[in-house]
Amino acid sequence: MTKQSETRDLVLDLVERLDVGEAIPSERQLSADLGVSRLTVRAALDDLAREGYLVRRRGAGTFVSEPKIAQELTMTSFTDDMRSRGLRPASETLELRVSPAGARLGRLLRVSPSEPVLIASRLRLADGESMAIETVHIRASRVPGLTARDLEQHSFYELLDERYGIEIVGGEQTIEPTVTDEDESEALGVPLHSPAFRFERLTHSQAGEIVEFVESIYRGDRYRLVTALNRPRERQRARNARAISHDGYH
Amino acid sequence: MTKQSETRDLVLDLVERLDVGEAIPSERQLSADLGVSRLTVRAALDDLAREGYLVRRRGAGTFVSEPKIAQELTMTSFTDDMRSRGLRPASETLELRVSPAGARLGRLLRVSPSEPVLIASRLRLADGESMAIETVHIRASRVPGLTARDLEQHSFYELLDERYGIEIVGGEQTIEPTVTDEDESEALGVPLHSPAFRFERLTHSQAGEIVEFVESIYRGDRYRLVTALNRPRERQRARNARAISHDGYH
DNA sequence: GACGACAAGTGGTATTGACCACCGGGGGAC
DNA sequence: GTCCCCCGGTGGTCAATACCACTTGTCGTC
Repeated sequence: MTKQSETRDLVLDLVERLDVGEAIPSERQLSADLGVSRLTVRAALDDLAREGYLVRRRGAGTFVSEPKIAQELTMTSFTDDMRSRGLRPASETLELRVSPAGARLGRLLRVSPSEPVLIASRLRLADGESMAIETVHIRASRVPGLTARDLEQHSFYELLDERYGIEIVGGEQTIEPTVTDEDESEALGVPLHSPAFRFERLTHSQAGEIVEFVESIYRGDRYRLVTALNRPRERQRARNARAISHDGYH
Repeated sequence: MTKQSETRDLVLDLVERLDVGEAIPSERQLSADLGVSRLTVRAALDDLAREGYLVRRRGAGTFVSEPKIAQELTMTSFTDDMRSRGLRPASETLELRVSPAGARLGRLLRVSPSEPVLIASRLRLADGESMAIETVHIRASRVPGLTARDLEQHSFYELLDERYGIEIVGGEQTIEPTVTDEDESEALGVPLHSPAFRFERLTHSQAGEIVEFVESIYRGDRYRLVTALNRPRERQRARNARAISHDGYH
């Protein structure tokens, strides 16, 4: 839409056609070729550099960087996550029921404890083998007519978006280590008390409303998190800046 | 140093003195007050917005946002990590020895298998109670004269930087769930086979050299990861862009 | 042939000026 | 008194320009 995002996409196409380490045209060159200001080019390149596609070297040029590893955890669905790991995703519904939220779930979803909540538990498969158990909790009135068949044939987030007009834009996730209990072990086909991840995810829509609470158990022997680490930014501020200033910001 | 970073820090000071939801001065106002161009102000605010300190509302203003939760994993030391969680960090050296790297460690650190490597195992405490076991592996010639006392009195990363002139700028970390073995259970004071995180971290310096390999076992009952989730960016590019273009990027 | 100074080109920073879409409140119409 | 419109101010985008610090390759000197 904007020139900046157009530039970004054009450069991204270019990047994908070049090898790692190759230089892309200079900012001034791109600016002239694409008919946009250098500022616009820089903003686009800033974006791509921040996302790890490009590395800049002052005085030398801008180069295609090595394929990044996931820098931050994003709001990816199981389906997309597995595909990006080169695995074929599938799903089996273990349970699909509606029941009152109760105290804990009501608090998490910000609904009354008596509010009917849909609870859908699915076994997640990767390349035909069990990978995780995922249990979605969502206010039942948000997803009228949802069936087990729907869940097995579509990505839940796509369903929410396309059928129910709910677009998820963010969330918060806690991760802790655990071991599988009897039920989980049986469903996943692993020994009792196998190491596993427990994810708890609370997602919200554009309007800031809580949409769903998801609890997942991932097999520790098949799933690991890999992240890039960056050095945190330092403040670099004067130690006594606050003591000196007392009215405003100067 | 640069006006942009000065502006950033000044606004950050201001942000910390305001309440959540309050508006900061407009970009044009800040620009006039600080004597810098609006673009410079914008770049600084972009930074702070990206880091979660500010939220912008077009047509309305820029506001102090709710305290962010960690959006991405950063290269923080145990010391800083605990402090940010409001806990008092401490450390006990369990083992400090030098031995040949061997095949696996040599490959990880990119040194010869016969190269002497310093292996330092420390029990990490938070508020006086065990939190983790951290084992650092580093080429011995990088840190001549390092003692157990050093490790207990200083942050290892500070030592590397200040005494040995090695600055760590990034790394890669894998996280998996596990259970504690006999030794770990005894050192941590938890029951055998308690759930725990295993972190494996490989860090590198500015020059891109591998600096150290760190293996950590964190108590699952005391430590959890909390992250914000963002919706991944979409490409928004024409499906057949590559098919059409064949010479360059237009 | 080896070394070093120089120049061209690169990314990094900053300024000024302009227009747009959007939000919100105040003032007018009713 | 209530409603609605409009308009000032806000962030979002973009252009043209300038100077700096740095890299790198070349050309000259020795």
